[in-house]
Amino acid sequence: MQNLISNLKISINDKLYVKDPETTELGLNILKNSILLINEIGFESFTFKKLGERIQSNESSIYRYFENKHKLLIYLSTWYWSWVEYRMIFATTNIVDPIEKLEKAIKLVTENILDDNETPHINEEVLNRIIIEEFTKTLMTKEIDNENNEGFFVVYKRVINKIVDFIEEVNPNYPYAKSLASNVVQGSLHQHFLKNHLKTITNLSEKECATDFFVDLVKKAII
Amino acid sequence: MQNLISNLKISINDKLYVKDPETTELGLNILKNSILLINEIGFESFTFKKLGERIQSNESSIYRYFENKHKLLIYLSTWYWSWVEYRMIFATTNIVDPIEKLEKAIKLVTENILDDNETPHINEEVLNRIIIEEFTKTLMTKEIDNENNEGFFVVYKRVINKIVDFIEEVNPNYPYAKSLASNVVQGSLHQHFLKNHLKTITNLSEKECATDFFVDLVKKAII
DNA sequence: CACATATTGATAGTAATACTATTATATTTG
DNA sequence: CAAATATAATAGTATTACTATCAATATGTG
Repeated sequence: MQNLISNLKISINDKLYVKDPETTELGLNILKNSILLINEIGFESFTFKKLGERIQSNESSIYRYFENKHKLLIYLSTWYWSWVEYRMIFATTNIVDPIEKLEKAIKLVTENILDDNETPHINEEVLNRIIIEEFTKTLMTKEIDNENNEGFFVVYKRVINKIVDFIEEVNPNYPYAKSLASNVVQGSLHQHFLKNHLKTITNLSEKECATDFFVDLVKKAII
Repeated sequence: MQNLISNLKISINDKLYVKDPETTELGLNILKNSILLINEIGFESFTFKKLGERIQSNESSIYRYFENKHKLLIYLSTWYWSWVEYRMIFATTNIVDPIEKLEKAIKLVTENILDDNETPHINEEVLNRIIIEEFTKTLMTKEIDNENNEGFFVVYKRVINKIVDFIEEVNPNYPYAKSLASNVVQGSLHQHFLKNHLKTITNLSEKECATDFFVDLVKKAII
């Protein structure tokens, strides 16, 4: 598994960048440090100027890779969901029992994420934190319908539809498979957010993940 | 019910405004038109300058009511959740059967909202659209912990905790009452968002509401 | 090795945003 | 009628989100 993952080149919709950041030192540096900086100061305060200062490069050089910080965030999200998708395919392919397969898939989108050390320029643990805190902002803009048409969210939707397939394998008659799957994926991010900030409205404790809650919920809903 | 609602003065944390907008013509105008304008152009593009032009007033006058547009959005959200809370209390007080009561509460946070014509300066239908598209932005900032300490989100949490109480009345042994309740409230907003923009990952159709899905989900989870 | 090309860095400049401050004017109230 | 209050108008600042230009450097090719 280690080798397979390290050989994985995650390919991303080329409308999301001006110049492919994975092809140069500077590009990889932009990816690595944008994740760290967004995590530190939050997406609203994050600017290309600050990122330039941090990596000892220039604002104008960063603009040669990404049109704006919004596209960069969608790029990072797409990278994240591709990574999740890859791990989901890998973790479920050899499982025969549909329930076990579904459980595994839910586990993957609800568990706590640790850096896997396979991609030196992407710290998955920190990226996961960004996804928890910032991902909805990539969706909730007036541009969503155009951007959706351009395919900016296909990977995210593919992850959800994979879970839809697993749900339907367990129970083809459950009438809300899509809503349930999108609820698990998005709801899990939200439960992690709540455990970090609004602890009184979640049952998750500090280091806990959302797996138990969602596995229980999905099983009761469809079995 | 009509009369009771029209007599209701929704009172809002006074740290959210500089000067209470409900006390003057201009203030009411700011509330009314900020809702309409945010709905039209989205929260990112919304500025006090544009709002001033729309209501034939001045940017600087609006700043005398609200420190910035972020606080205004929290104000509007608080108004919304107070309105939901009020309707929830009203709709559930005389119900004896715990299951029926819970169902009623879920219905209130998942149904489609229509303007109730009781508050001339607030169009609830449009406000609900703003909550669907923009509410998470009030939470997902680097200020959340400070703002939470200042009590900016108490009403939202109270609505969720009301549902927690109803869940526990039905089944005091269900271990995830808080997560389930927050999942219903936030997840319902998200399903409405998806039916408007990412239709392929929700079962809700254009005019449908999220009630059936969530009532079914909660019942199966706890009964 | 020389030349062409691509890449990055540095600087400057623009329009818009998110405010703050000041002053003038209109309205209310005691 | 005077004083206080609310609003409008104008100007000004720092920051953001870019775009454009040009110089410096590195790389590849013939």
